[in-house]
Amino acid sequence: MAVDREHVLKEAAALLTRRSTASMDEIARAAGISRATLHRHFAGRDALIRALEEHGIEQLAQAMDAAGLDEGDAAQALRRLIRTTEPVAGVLAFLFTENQLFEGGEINAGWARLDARITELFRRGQEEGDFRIDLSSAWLTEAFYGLIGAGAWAVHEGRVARNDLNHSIAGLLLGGIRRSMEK
Amino acid sequence: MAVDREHVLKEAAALLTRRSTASMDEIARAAGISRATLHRHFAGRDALIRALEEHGIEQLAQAMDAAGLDEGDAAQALRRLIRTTEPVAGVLAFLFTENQLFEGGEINAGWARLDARITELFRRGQEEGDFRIDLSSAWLTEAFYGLIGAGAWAVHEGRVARNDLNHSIAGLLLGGIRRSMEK
Amino acid sequence: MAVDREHVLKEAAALLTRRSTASMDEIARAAGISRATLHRHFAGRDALIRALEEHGIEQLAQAMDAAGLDEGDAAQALRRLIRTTEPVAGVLAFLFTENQLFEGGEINAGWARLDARITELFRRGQEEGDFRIDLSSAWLTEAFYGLIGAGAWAVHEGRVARNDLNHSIAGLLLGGIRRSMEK
Amino acid sequence: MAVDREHVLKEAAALLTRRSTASMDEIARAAGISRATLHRHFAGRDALIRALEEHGIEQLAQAMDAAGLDEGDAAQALRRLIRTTEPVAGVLAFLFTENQLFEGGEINAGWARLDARITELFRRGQEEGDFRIDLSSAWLTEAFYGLIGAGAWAVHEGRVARNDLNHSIAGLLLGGIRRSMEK
DNA sequence: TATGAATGAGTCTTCATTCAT
DNA sequence: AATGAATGAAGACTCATTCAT
Repeated sequence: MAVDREHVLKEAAALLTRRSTASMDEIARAAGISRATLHRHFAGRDALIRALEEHGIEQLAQAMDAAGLDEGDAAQALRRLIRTTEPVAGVLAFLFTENQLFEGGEINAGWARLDARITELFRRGQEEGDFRIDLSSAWLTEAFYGLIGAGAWAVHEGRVARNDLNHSIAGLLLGGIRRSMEK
Repeated sequence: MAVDREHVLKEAAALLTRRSTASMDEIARAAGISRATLHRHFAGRDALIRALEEHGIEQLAQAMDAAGLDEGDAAQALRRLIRTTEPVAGVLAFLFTENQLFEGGEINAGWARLDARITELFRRGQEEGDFRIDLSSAWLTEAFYGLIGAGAWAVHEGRVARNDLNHSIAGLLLGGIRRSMEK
Repeated sequence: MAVDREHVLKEAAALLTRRSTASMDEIARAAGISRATLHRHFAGRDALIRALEEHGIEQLAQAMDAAGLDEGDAAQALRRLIRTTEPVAGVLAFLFTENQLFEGGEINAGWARLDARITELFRRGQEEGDFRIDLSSAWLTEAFYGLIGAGAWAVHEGRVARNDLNHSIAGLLLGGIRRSMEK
Repeated sequence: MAVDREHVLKEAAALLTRRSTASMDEIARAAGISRATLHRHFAGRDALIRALEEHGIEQLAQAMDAAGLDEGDAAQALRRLIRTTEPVAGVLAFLFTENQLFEGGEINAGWARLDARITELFRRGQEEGDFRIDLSSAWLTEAFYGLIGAGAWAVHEGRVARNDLNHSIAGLLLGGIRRSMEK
């Protein structure tokens, strides 16, 4: 019964998304293996988190690829990005919280590349005249993550229907709250 | 040298905002007292977190009071709320993360009252025709928290200037990213 | 080097009999294992005491079985009981002291069953005309424990020779201090 | 409101008799004073226990004086001793348990003097031909304490009526369990 | 390779005791 | 003299990690 890393990672992500403080023991049990075996797969807790991070980065990268950020107008690309990113939202939220902890520790460079791609999308929208330019693309990127996280949480808490999520996030992010004539 | 609860709470909030896993020892040292004394003030770690929660709730309530949510048009009230809430953002972010942990435990009822006030503001805006009605006020409330948190983090990370924060949040929340005629 | 519960229990009993306040650390060292391992075997100090109690109950039950309480005349059965109980006396004394502490907590039902067996022995002796009937069997049971405990202590303190113990307890319990004709 | 030592000692004895592990805080509260004040009266926990010991010794000595151990025949003197000792039984039981803890520590010499008086009583009974001589007076002394303790406990647990106690102890101690002609 | 068993390190908590008012 | 406040020392407990089978 070869228990592959992939399986363990998936279970770990699912568990940690719910209980960010889950112990190695809980994680091992969730993955159906013993603590010792978990340690054979991942040198330690840190290593596991790092692996999860790599995994999350990869998933987010795939979501971006799937969204086709460079195609069509920026607003449409953003909508697609929101849709493809949604499934990863939980893990992302966990990893962000976790990253806060590595106070001094340098953050995985992978994030920077992903951030850059999103930032680039916002910049393109600004250059093409679709997006306002008084909000920095760096802030928009941060806000994007914030709303994705808030959305995942709202669904989890039953405050927003899963089917409404894309519209809720995209609608707010693109158009804001205020009612306006042309929309 | 009477060290009052207030002081300890403030220091604890400041520290936990940065390192959410800070030990009781670290907290005690940050407050300039011994571990034992910290335990004299707060029966245990849980009690401390609870107290912090009460404090956070109170601070947020004061922020709302100061904002005068019922006065003027809803958009202006929201702007004021963002401004008065900003100083509390860090603690709020910590408490939200922490609340996720109390899986089964019921959440302090105080939050519900505060949520209701914010939700009410959004509803008023919708009723007065200022805010769009295709986004539920519950979601808007959640999004509000998400952006406040994202903003605090962005400032902390140096991606947004503290002085730009209010405009960044309010601008995005009210108007969205998309450029439009009347703005 | 599998250290089984049995071994740990035996060492714990031996130590606690001497120093009823021994710390988990001392107990662990006495058993030749680390504190953490001790905690792996017994969830906590309470659990350890409970296990010790079960063990003590079992030992006393075996002592009773070995004594054959129902056979022969009651006085002889009592003599046998004293002899077979003696080795357990130390642990019993410790557990009694400990039980006093569980003020509110209900006492392990096992004791009641054992008490009943001893009480029954005294009652039999009374019914068969061997034991006096002006002393309740409940009191005789209590007195039995008291003398067993006093005996263990007297030996421990060097006031009574181990070889004299059975005679000392049985002689006193059965015949009392006063010299009498027929004895 | 001059809180005298006497009062504190009495309360401490009463409390410790019930909960032998009561903390200084509990003791202080039982005596109606603050922990700090308790420490002003007794240098520390040890000092308090020592004082309690002195007090217990004194009480037992008075009980012996009141019993008039040298008067009349030994059996009658013993009956009187049991009666006068009974009120002190609880504290004595506590102090014995406590003494077990001072493993190496030398035991208060006062006890020795009291033990000697009791032992002397038994010896007198043996010399006068009233008490059997096959049980050492040292053991009888120990047994006396054991039965006094068992009696206090039996009353506390509701297994023996307070009014029956003297008869129960004296009857068993003097005559034993076995029915005999001349009694 | 997989795991039950064992453990070192670190955290929380309590208690007796001291200090400053 | 009395006490609220503060603390050092010590114990219980948990967890990530290693070892031996």
